[in-house]
Amino acid sequence: MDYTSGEESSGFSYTPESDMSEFRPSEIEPKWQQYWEENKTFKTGDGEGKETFYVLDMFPYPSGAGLHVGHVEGYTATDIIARFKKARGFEVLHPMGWDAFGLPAEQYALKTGTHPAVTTNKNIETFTSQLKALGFGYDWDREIATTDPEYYKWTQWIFLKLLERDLAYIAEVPVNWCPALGTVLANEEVIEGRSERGGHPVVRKPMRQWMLKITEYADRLLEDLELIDWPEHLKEMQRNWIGRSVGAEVDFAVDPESAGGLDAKIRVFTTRPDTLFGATYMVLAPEHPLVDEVVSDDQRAAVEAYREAAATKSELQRTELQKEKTGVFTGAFAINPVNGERVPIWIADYVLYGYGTGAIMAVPGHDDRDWEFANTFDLPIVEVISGGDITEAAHTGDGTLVNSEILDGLSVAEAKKKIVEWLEERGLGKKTVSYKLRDWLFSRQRYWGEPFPVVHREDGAVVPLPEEQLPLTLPEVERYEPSGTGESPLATITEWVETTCPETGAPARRETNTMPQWAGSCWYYLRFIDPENEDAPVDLEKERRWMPVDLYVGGAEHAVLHLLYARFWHKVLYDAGVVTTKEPFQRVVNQGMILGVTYQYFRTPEGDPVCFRDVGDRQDLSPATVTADQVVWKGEKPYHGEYEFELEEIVEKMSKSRGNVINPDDVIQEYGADSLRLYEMFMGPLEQTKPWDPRGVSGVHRFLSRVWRLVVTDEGVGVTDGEVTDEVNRQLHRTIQKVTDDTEELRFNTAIAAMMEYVNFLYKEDDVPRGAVEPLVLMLAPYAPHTAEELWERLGQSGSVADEPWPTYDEKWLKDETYELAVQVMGKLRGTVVVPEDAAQEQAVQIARANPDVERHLTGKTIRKVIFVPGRILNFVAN
RNA sequence: GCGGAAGUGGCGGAAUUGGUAGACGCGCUGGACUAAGGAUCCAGUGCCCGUAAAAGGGCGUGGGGGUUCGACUCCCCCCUUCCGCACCA
Repeated sequence: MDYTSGEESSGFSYTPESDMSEFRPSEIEPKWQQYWEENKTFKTGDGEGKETFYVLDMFPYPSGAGLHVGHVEGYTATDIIARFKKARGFEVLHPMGWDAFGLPAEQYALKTGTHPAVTTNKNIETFTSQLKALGFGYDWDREIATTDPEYYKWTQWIFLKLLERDLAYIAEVPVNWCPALGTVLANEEVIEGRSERGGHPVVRKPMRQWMLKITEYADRLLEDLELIDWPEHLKEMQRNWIGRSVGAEVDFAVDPESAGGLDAKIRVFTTRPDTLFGATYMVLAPEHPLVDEVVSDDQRAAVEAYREAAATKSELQRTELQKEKTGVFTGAFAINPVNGERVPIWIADYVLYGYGTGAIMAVPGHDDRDWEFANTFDLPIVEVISGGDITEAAHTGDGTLVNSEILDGLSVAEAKKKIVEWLEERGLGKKTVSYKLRDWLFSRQRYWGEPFPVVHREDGAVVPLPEEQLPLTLPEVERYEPSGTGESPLATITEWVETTCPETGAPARRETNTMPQWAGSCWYYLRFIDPENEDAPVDLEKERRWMPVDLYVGGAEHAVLHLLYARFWHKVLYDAGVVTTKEPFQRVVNQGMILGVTYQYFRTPEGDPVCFRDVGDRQDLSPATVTADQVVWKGEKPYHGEYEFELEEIVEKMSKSRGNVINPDDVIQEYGADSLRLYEMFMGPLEQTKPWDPRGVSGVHRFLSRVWRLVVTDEGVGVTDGEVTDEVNRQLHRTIQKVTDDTEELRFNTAIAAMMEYVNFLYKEDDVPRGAVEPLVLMLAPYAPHTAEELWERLGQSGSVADEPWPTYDEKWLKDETYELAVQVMGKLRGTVVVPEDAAQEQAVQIARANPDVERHLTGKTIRKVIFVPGRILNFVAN
């Protein structure tokens, strides 16, 4: 790491002759990083016979942009916990690795011809040195990369398990085809009809794809959320994603007379079987296979046109047109099974083929969407639940059933139960559960991913490779372009693709799709436990010892997909006997986003600057910004250096285009890694979104300097060997308690505040004994490890502070002989008095009334009641 | 629209079971040291009234009600912001 001298930095001044007494992070940080590396300070044992703690970061994709401050936030949090737990006697597993397959390296290869592996390795190197410069205590001997054949061998092995358990299959499915990227994308990678990465248009196109039956695990993924300690919003997002809803499937017979004698049934899914008597028409999704069969000759042309239009509509267009309901009558009718009514069959794209049965019964009186549709096309609306005005809007709430023969008079809940029984008795329908969750589209038409360990025989059979043939490695290719037909670049490597069946020896072709990036991250937490194992993804005994992950910290962007996919794989591995735990991540915490700050003014079309305060109603101005380093502060207000007017502070997501990105390397260079770590933890609660205050780092840097000078003076070590006074002990032990509890609960900001208070207190003391400072250094060690190590050494201690036990507090110092009691009159604070620790009400009242401020408010009043909460409050109720 | 989280000084935030609102830090003001201070140390800093200065007093945790001796905290209604989902039958 390249540190500059302090010449033009404000953090610390540099004198050419090394002055041993100055706090100089640029010198001590590399020193201790080297020490930890050489001494393998953070090497993790196998955990046998010790209480284990597994703390995990969401491993990064090693992008070319390097580490950003968001990474630093989460990684610092886990590093503090790892060091803290180690000091508390746990065997701690705190590993790091690389989610290294992925599109950017492949895109770069397309442009430059550089092999993705080369780019990836280069980026990994950069990330590694950045992480080391931050002083994170990882066990680097366990480093893994998903792109390493020794790693993806086991990713492929797990895929074979999925195949074996009939959880992987090939289907011809309409996929999100992105012409610009030359690949299909998962639903989750498509945002409003455009690719998540790059924002390219996406169209629907049927292709042969690998799918994983995650839907088979839907109920368990839902239920087992109860077993884990995750933030509620995260669980809720997973629940919504799974989208379980209970309802009924009901068969409507097609009226043969209306459909050329066709004898068919249309099965619908509904969560409101109670409204069956109010079903006045049906709707099929445009893609529904029965459409072709039921459509009447005179409607055929219109239906075909509508289907065509729906098929070529991108998702974006479909959502854009949401407001207006569209559809076409098929010419056919169906029979409502409960009352024999003939109802028209329509097609409309507001019914999704992929959800439920792809067909609905429409109850316009009691469903908003059906109501809108019925109004647009003048279809009848019947009230079957009283309590609303169906001429105005659909009544979707509770009420009493009407116009429903056998259900009349019942409540919604009662009617649901009764009608389902009625349908089941007659074989017309049954209770059903439906999910929003779909099977997981698991193949990508890319080069830089795990190859599927299967071959396709000419007779159509899909044959898995035997375990001994793993890993199936990626071949070298000349070009990284997709083949154009939607196949991956692998399809062009004939000598790789053409192979033989491992079972019969017959000619066969390899699968040319590769796995999505999610695959490698679905199980990496297991490999960290046993990274060298050649016989299994993880040793069962070791897995039992370490799993589940005790604390998993990462960004909220993985709230659904990564965490859901990993949970799914883990459950499959559990069923296969590969792991002993039902859930992989006992506790998950999302670190909040760190926002950037810019300062805004405006410009006229001619380019003249305008202060934000003078904008008024003007519409012709365009915003312009400057970054923090160009701002001149006049008191509390930011001013433009050149134009000399006030600027408006804008807080938003960091992005290159806004120029508000804070680069961790720059902060390290100016203040050191410890200050960066400490600042990010001090900004606010870990999970909260918070803005980066460019001036904030100096505050924590000042604090570290103050700690430094407590120990290091021009004359050498500044601490005395004297006795620790009672008062200092009380402050010290209170601080230990606070820092211990807060660190345990991830309340790093208040833990740091407590240490600051303690340091402020010590500064007021005439001399500072060693016994008052050494525990402070130990508490500081997880937060600012380099500074702590150096101070520990200068205090004359040997070895690493990381190997020292955490300080403990003694209850006896937490209590004083007296305390300050707040005294209220009628609930208003009128003064505080000092009372003995064990003062009873009588004594407290006596002392309080001796206080003139209190007594003044009591004169002329009768005390009606006295409320005394020892240690807390004394309140006189008087009038 | 549905779901989740959150609204506290000039700013980031603290107050863990209802008990002294504003810890700690930034910023700001004043002082000390100094050749100098953008270093360091010390003190002050919610708002309003009041005073020469004090002493005092009032108001105050998005808004409005309520429960309580006492509410940032609990209950009801409303407003705002952020995040996620979004024709899921």
